Amino acid sequence: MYTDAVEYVTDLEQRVGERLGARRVRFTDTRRATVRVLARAGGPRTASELHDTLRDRVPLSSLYRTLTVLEDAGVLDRSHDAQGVARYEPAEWLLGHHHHLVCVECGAVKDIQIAPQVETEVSRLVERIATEAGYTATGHKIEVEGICRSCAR
Amino acid sequence: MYTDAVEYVTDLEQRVGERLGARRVRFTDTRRATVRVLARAGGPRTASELHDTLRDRVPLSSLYRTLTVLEDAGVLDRSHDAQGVARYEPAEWLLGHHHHLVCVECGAVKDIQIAPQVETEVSRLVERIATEAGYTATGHKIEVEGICRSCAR
DNA sequence: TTCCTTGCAAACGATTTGCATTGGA
DNA sequence: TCCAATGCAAATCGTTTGCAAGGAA
Repeated sequence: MYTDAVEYVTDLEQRVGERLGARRVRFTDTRRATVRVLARAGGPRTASELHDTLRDRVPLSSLYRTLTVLEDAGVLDRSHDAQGVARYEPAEWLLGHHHHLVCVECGAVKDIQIAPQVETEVSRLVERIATEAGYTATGHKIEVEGICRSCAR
Repeated sequence: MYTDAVEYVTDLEQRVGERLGARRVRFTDTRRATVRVLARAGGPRTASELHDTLRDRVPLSSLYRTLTVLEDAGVLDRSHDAQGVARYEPAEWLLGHHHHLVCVECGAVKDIQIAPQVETEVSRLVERIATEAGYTATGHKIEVEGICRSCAR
């Protein structure tokens, strides 16, 4: 059984729509376009990168507002790259648990999956470490650093 | 055998001094004070937090320049917190390989160690993942997220 | 009508930089 | 003496916000 990208994205949009509906947040064209671009991106994107893609359609300030609304609604996750610039991607409940592979040269970020057994072990470990430090563990992030193909040559 | 904190810090400062000397970068009072504060901090600190500590001694702009010089010299590592604000700490070759425990409520960051056997496994895994994605692995970061004691109550 | 959303411009906060001055080797 | 380091003020850059206009319910 094979789920192609388009169908996957459609399903994702539908789930986003449901969540927004439940929260009385409108799923406007701009919001939909933003989610769609991010769903296809394969890694977190900056506001400026999104602005390049959505070009004339959306002024930067509106894009920022869109991103904030979607983040507050739990639709997007925000992280920060090596330069401290915000990067957005569909939230974990939409994309599934995953991590980031970062090129230390050019900063490109790509989503990656990690073997479930290792995830399990990391979770267990993380739990213990947090407890020892007096924290209640709520999650973890693994960032793999490397040099991508184009920077390597 | 027990190495106390002061001696440890002194040793760290000495190693920093050697590195800076080799690179013809002066180890001025401000730079020394900055390294000293960070060596004792137990986690990465923002420029503003450092400025609070070094108060009158150093204007913010000079502190930023100091941080940049030390980072360029490989003495400090820079990361970014959940708000995207830069945080500095002594580089890995000074502090040893470690990770961060972050409070998702207040943003406090604390250094943590991870069991060597898990580190080994993670490194191996990371290596493989990077290779599969066409990257050359250069390192990794694990960030443990939790709620600290004071935010929990 | 009543909110929510959008655009534009101005404001913000973190960080950087130009320039004149100071300080060390 | 001479280049590096510093202080201050102004500039930058990513991001946020006030306010008036446009749209959907």
